[in-house]
Amino acid sequence: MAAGTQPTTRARGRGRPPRLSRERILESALELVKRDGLGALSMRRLAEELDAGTMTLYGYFRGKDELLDALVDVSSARSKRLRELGDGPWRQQLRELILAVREVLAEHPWEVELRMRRPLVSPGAMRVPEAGLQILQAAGLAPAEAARAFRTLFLYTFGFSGFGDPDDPERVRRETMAQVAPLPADEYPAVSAAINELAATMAGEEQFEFGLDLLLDGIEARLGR
Amino acid sequence: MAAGTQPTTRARGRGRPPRLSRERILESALELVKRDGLGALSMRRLAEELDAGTMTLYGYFRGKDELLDALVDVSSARSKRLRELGDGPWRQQLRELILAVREVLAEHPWEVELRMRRPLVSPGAMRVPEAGLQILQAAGLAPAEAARAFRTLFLYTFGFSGFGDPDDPERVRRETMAQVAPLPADEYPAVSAAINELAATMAGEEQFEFGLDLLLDGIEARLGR
DNA sequence: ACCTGAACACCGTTCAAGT
DNA sequence: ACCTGAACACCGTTCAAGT
Repeated sequence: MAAGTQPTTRARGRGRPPRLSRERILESALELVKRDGLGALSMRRLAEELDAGTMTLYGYFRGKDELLDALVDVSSARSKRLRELGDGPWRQQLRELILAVREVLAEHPWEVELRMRRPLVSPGAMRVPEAGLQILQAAGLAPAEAARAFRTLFLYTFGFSGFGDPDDPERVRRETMAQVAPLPADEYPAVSAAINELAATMAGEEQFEFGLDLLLDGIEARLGR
Repeated sequence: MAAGTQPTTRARGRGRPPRLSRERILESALELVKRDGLGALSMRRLAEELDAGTMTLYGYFRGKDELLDALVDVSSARSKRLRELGDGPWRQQLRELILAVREVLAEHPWEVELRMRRPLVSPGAMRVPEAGLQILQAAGLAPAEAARAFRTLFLYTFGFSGFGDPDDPERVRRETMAQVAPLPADEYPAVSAAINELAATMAGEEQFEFGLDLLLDGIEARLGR
């Protein structure tokens, strides 16, 4: 929200008041991305949607990268407030936290690619790790282990979401089966015998929750030591 | 390797023999991507590198997407042959398999983005799941559980690799610390107290192995039931 | 103080040729 | 049979102005 070059909103002194604002631009960008995908977001098209010259945007953002960073930022900030952490058992608290993260990424799949390209560490983005660390430390893990365990959950969630096809999970499964079916059974015995089971893992929240529970099992096993 | 439109290599009948081949084009593309990154790979630049007109490439590939698919395919196929699965304990076998996958992605980070964009199910790509399923079923998991567990390992590996910065892990850690340090300690107590531990999770193979071992612990816990 | 068109250096791909 | 330039519809961004 800082940076020197953009027009001031409260125009001190006189001169025309700005027609646009970072907020209004980001609003429009968010809408555009939601409607037509990340690939459709260009400076030119965004400006057109705002009835402005392309170069006007450069008065508010240094360039497209800065705009994209800000976009991730507002999108995360606006996401449904994380449910208050109840004081249930650590496992249930952590499970709900990660499911909330997953929910956000399912709703804004474009965030995955963007955040992998340029990892975000804005204050807002740190609320989730903060909550995760608190839960894991309260459960009994040392800080270093808690940090690594949380990071693992985080990476799994992004990995899943990066492959996730929100449009049509059923299609993904059908395509997988179609591509696995012709494989020679003697070279691929396990895969051939488990086509349906394999296809079922390619999309859908059941798979996400399986992996999440597997990780929670792993953490639980370490606590028991 | 099929598809109708490209020039035949063994030019049956007469006519000029083709100057290029899918193989030679992919070779050049691989080199270009390795040298300058995925963003630098354009049809125009690739053609120039091959001393050919841009449109010549369209005689060999229907378009850029098909070229990218083929690129992932040859790159995976060429990867160091997966170590023969010894007949050690399942945990060690699976660990080595996943580490081999990670090694490939660390060497070809651009594969992560491409494979997330268009999941690949070529015969070659199925060798890894085949091995994974075999190990997990031999260890005692039912097919459905084995498939889901393998998928979890796979997704975690891609998630890690998507965030992985092969250039300079140390820089990533320093940047994380710089961005976390100014956070108010009363709002972010756990994060503030564990800055170093948190930064350590942001890059590096130790973090990858921690997560991998955590998942293996989870699997082991399920086998014990 | 704020906005913007023209221009530059790029894209992928269609079309209609050239040899 | 194989190759390719021109053209079209796009990009992000710099520069030099316009009000």
